[in-house]
Amino acid sequence: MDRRQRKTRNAIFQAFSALLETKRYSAITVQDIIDAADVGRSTFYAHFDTKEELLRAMCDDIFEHVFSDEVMREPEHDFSSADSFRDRITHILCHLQEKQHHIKGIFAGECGEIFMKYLREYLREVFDRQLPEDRPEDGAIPRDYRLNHAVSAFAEGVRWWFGGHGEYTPEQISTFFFGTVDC
Amino acid sequence: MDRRQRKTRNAIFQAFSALLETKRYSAITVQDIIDAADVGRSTFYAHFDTKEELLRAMCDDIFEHVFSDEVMREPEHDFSSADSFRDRITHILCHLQEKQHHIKGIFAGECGEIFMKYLREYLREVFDRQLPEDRPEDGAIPRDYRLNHAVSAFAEGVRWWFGGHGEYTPEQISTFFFGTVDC
DNA sequence: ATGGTAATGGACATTATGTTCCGTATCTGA
DNA sequence: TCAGATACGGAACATAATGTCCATTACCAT
Repeated sequence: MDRRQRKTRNAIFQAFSALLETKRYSAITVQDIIDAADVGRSTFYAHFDTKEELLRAMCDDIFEHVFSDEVMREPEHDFSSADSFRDRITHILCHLQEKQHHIKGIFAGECGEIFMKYLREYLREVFDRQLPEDRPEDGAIPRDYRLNHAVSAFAEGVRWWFGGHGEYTPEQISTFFFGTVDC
Repeated sequence: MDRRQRKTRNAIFQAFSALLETKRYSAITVQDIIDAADVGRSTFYAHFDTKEELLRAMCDDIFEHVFSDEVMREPEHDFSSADSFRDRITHILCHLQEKQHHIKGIFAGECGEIFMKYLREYLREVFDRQLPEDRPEDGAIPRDYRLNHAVSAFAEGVRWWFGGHGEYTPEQISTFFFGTVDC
């Protein structure tokens, strides 16, 4: 990737992130962004078609970092043991915490809902590997329901964490989750 | 309320609801709405300040119906017994199902996230009465975390239900939830 | 019925959007 | 080092949406 591209892309991310802490997402115009980033109008549109795509790109940037563990890529890892799954979850929480400065701005506004949607998509993959198959004692509860249940509860737990409960450590949040979830 | 007001308000709701099934929420303009509802521009703004407020009003309309049970209003009812709580939840699910035609349009678009937010607010009140106080065996898990966990899991369960799993009855969804949640 | 009240419709200025152009600055490969 | 390629900046543009204004009309209560 061209250094010039990286520079402007970064400037736009930076500006957008800063703007999100001062005003609502839908109130932010492309004009605001290019003013803050100090780039030309055409430059912005050369990088992103819309404001929504910019947000999507920022989220992807964050998730790329949070979920791109070597441990995740390697298929030989065994995620069926509860311990390694718990480690993985704690790991994700740690990475999220590292990026908290970027995330908090996103969560603050109404676009937190959009961030959550993407987060759930990524989490679903992780949880899908872990969730046990249907057992007789689960009765008629569909596996897909249980998967959705666990993913949603965890994702909203993250939002709860960032929304005024930042005093807890990733390990504690992990403990809260595994102490409450039933999967 | 003036009959004229009711009429226009209804026409706008109707038009907006219909539009939501054909295009994305953010792609819908005020112009689209007043064209479809066949009302004047100033009429729209006399009723709602923004498109967002219209959505909020529509959601409130729905929730007014879903949550306005006499059983909820009367404080003498005892929600501490698990059975009555389960009845209450099933009741809510039934009411949601009645309104499914309106809700499905909202869920379809990106404004589903906004609907979910309001839904969680209403649910939080209901769950708050039910969730037991912190018990020793819960260890250090904050009550607020458990509350958020249960509310989120249930709300997302509703979305799951409306998003392609409409074949289940309210009673079944209720069973799924109480079979999975741990509160 | 009638006067007051409030909804209505259409016109308006304002603002944001997304595109296009061209000159300039920067990068890359030979 | 040089030349071709690529990204940037700035300005101007047509288009479209926004929110406000005011005169008109329909409704409501007395």
